[in-house]
Amino acid sequence: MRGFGFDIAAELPNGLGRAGVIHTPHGDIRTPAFIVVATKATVKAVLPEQVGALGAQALLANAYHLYLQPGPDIVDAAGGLGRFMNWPGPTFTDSGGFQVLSLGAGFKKVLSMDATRHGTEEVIADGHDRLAMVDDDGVTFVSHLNGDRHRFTPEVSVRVQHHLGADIMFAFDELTTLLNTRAYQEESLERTRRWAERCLAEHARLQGERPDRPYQALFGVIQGAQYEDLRRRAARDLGSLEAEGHRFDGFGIGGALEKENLGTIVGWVSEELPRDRPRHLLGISEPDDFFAAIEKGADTFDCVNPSRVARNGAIYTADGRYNVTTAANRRAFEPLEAGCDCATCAHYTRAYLHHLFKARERLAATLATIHNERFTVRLVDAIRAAILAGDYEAFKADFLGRFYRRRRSLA
RNA sequence: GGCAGGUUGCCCGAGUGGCCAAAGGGAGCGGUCUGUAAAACCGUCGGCUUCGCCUACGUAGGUUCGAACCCUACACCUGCCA
Repeated sequence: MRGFGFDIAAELPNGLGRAGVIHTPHGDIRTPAFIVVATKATVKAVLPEQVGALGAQALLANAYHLYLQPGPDIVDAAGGLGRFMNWPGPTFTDSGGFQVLSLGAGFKKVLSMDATRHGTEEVIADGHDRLAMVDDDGVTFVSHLNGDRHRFTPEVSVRVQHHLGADIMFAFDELTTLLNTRAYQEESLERTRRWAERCLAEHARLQGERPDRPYQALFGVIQGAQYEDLRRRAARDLGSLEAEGHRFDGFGIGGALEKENLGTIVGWVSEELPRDRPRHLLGISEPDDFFAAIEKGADTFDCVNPSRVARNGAIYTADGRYNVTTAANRRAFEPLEAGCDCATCAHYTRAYLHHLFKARERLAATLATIHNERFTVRLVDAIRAAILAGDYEAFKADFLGRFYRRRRSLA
């Protein structure tokens, strides 16, 4: 069995951005890399074979969702997440930390990246009808599936993730919104730090209990919202944390990130974290965000955006994003994106996709998702290639200049 | 032939004297989506020279200060009876 490790192959002149390779028991991940999201052990609407064919190096599933359904024991008995879903490559699982927010304070609310512009009441939940409630020891969830009560603690999350058997798992953390008070951010950060310690300890214990199994890496998650001192403190704390001879194998960067200072925050964190361990930026995939984060030291990403947006008819291209559902595409007998090398663009037209979406045919989601995921994976691959080739800045200027230029020829 | 019911905006369908350019749904048109409660959600949806005006609720006429709503005739549709 191969173990876990990270090698840096090239660095940007700023000493933060880099290209490298993450080694896992199920194969290598060349970084920077976009990790395709498969929340419930499936990339919605797409076969794993197709996901592999579009160039995805690894998939990320969610511990909370798989815990509720089908249950960690089932996935374990199936031989782990990869075997269960027929994905031979590396896998990640998220801890369920995001659901503390999305089912809790962000319940039924617009959780915008630029939430500050939307006004408080839109984002802060009412409290009584939320599905998740945080306390210092953990989180009580009401299942969104059937109303059952469930309790997640750091130990439960790590245990669930050990059953799921992904190569890389994340510590259980609490997300905050940009609208929480500074005092709450500090309180939450401290809670997340203590949870990180408990995750590491439980991880060490379980690893010792089952030495026969392939090593599962555990990443600590850096919170701290938009505050420099909190972000740096969190990175230093988790970077140096040790429990029973174990330390974090890598780090997630999560939480409330305003688009405008996303790169800045990643930079603060990268400066404090050990250089020899990989950094995963959670939940990010817009083209400009990739550049901003990668040049500041982010190595991997995951995001629902390419697939979610695809299911609703939005298509990414080098010239920007457009909706295929628009009437202008009714007779557009051309690929979704000129020159795209994805399986969809090889055989299907905008007009056909337009028709499938209008007819509410499921194939629309499949074909659009294949394209958007390919677009996203290919972009990050190209960034890696540019770093390795030493022409990152030129590639960045080219790509962003074209992607964000307004183009009325876009249909 | 008789009796009863019906005819509303692109479609379905509420509305029975003023608060009705007319509920609701669908279609159409446009948009949103960043560790997935998403095959979701939002906006718009008669026309115009848009604080108002015009045209509209089968057709024609009437009652009324005022009609999609009441009356008369006609046309078409549906059910029951012969």
